[in-house]
Amino acid sequence: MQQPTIYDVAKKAGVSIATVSGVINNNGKYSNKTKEKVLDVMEELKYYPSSVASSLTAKRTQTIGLIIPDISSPFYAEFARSLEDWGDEKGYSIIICSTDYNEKKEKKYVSLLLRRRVDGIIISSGFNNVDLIKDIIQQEIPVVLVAYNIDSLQLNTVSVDDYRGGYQATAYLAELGHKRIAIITETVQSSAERIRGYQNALNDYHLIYDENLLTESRATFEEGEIQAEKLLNLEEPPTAIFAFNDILAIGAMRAVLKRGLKIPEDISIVGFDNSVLATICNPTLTTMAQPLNDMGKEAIGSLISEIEGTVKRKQRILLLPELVKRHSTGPANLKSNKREVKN
Amino acid sequence: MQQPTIYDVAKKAGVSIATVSGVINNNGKYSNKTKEKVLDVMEELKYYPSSVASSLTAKRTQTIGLIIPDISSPFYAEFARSLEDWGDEKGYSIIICSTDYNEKKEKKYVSLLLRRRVDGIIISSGFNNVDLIKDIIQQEIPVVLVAYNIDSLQLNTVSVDDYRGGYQATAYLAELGHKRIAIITETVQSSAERIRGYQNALNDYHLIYDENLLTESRATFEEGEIQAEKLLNLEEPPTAIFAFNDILAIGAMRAVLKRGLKIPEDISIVGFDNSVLATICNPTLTTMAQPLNDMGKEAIGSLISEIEGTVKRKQRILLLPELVKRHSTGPANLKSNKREVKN
DNA sequence: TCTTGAAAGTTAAACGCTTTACGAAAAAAA
DNA sequence: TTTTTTTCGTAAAGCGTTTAACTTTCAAGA
Repeated sequence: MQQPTIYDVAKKAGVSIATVSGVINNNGKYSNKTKEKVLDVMEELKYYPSSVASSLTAKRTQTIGLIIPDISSPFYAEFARSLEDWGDEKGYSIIICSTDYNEKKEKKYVSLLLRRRVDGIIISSGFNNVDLIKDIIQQEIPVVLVAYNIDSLQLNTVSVDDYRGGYQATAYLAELGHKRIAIITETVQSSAERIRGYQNALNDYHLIYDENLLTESRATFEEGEIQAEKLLNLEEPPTAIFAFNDILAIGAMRAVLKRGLKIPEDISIVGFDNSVLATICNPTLTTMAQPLNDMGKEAIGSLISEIEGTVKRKQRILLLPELVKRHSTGPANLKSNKREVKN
Repeated sequence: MQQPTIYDVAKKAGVSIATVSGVINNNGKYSNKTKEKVLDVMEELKYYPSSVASSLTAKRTQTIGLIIPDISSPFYAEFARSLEDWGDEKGYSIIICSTDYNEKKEKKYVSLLLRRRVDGIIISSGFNNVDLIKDIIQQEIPVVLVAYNIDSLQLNTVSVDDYRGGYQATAYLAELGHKRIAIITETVQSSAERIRGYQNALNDYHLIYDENLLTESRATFEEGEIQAEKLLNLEEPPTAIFAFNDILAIGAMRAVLKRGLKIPEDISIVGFDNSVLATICNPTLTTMAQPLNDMGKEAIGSLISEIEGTVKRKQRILLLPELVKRHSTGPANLKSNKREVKN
């Protein structure tokens, strides 16, 4: 026999399929005797109820789509893991879609998830095509944005306080005596707030804001390295580099070490994310930790409350990043600051 | 209106639902005029065919289950990404299940995948409960094992040649002049063959096999560190450590560096996997690369050919690992070899 | 002119569940 | 005993597709 169906169970147990269904879903009103009988037969037949059939009637697939740039990147992998765990706890499975920042893939995957009738979709920063999100909303599929915000759309959102992240990292470097603090920003949305935090921190510590110290790049080791090289080649190079994610920070480290400079004696480096990479590199990386596990929990919670309609108002959840001090930062080496800072 | 169905499309296009279905799936025999009309209406209504409904009739979900220890671990994340890409190319989505080596989770997830009627399941090493695999087979769901073999079961398999991996890494160290080469094995199946390779290489290079140099542990940084410490505390410590995955290798590095020893001057270290970690740590890690992308491709290919019944015989695919030389290995420092080797 | 066959569609059943409305039997109340 | 509840179940419709079998139309061949 092929996979047994509810009919096989019903027949063998001598009851109707409604009864079997009722027992499976524990919809009260069946005698213990019947329940046991049914359960026994299910066991005996190795019957696994088909969730595709039940999804069809229940109009719920208990599945969530996750759209991220790349599951193989440690930060996203850790986030996905958190979602998997929290989702599982609530009875949801996750389908992961890696877009590589590519609009074609975005489109393909959105369409896929819609056809699969996922109950909700979690989209992280790095997603480009806003119109696709509108398509999702039009189909009345709940969406939660993570580390990502779209002003024109009213959506549930979970993010880290990027402004504070930018501010804290910068302030920390300033307190270590660094006067020329460079940043390597990422070409994603969260960068803007981090830059604002950076600028305000500079201001509060009476440091000048020098546009030459601001670079932007895609999140790869190579790009981080290239950008750091540019910074080091400046007439007045920075003594500290704040990279907007750990990958870029590690790329920057490479550039610094390649020149024979020491970290943190000559150059301090701060990353962002606190992915596993930060603990592996040498020296270990001081970085702004994103509370990934909490983000996962909130994202799932937010999404499910929208799916189940328990909360009507959209919510913006803002979590606090935290500075994790490791060995890539230290007091500024003042000798190398050729010129003094105005103000 | 809620999500439009095939009826809505049919009605608006003035055709039967069978026609709409036919056009969607490109089942010949419809005039261009009709096709266009239907396509237009689909577009206009933003109609996304429900794959849950079609799965019910077609008895295919176009979904593959992946069971691994932990998606947040770089090696598995990279592998999952490869599967995602190859699967997508063939029209399959992946549901990832992280078991944490925990039999309860294994059971839960197997049951989940069976209920979801996935078309096939890919199971990696680190899976413990063989009986569960039998349950899967009994349901006639194709299974492919990756880096994992179960003698009692005749299954499709994709692995790396662990024997050669163990041999090559050891031989490389031996050629660098190391006499006392320790190994930190992992508590998974693939270890056995790697150990055999290690032993044979020792033999071929006329080195003694010392049981004290063989340790075993779970794959965490901490465990790697602990095991390496033990090795370094030996009366005759090794001059080279070959760890059976990059995580363990990096843990070992920590222990070595913590003692003030230098890598590779005092101790050489070789890992296994060639995950992203190997390029991040400092010094960068010499490691046996597993051809993850090929493994993903072969696993998907093997699984799909079984799903579609194109290939009847089970196949064992064996891929070759490759030594990637980086900066964690160097010539043996002979001074530190107190005692000479017999033979 | 009549027959055949291909082309273009349609009808209706099936897929494996959930759920609503309803019925019979048993228990409780009168 | 009769009536009313409660308990335990069942029948049947519906979810949105696919598909096998069938019908209609029309051009071509005999």
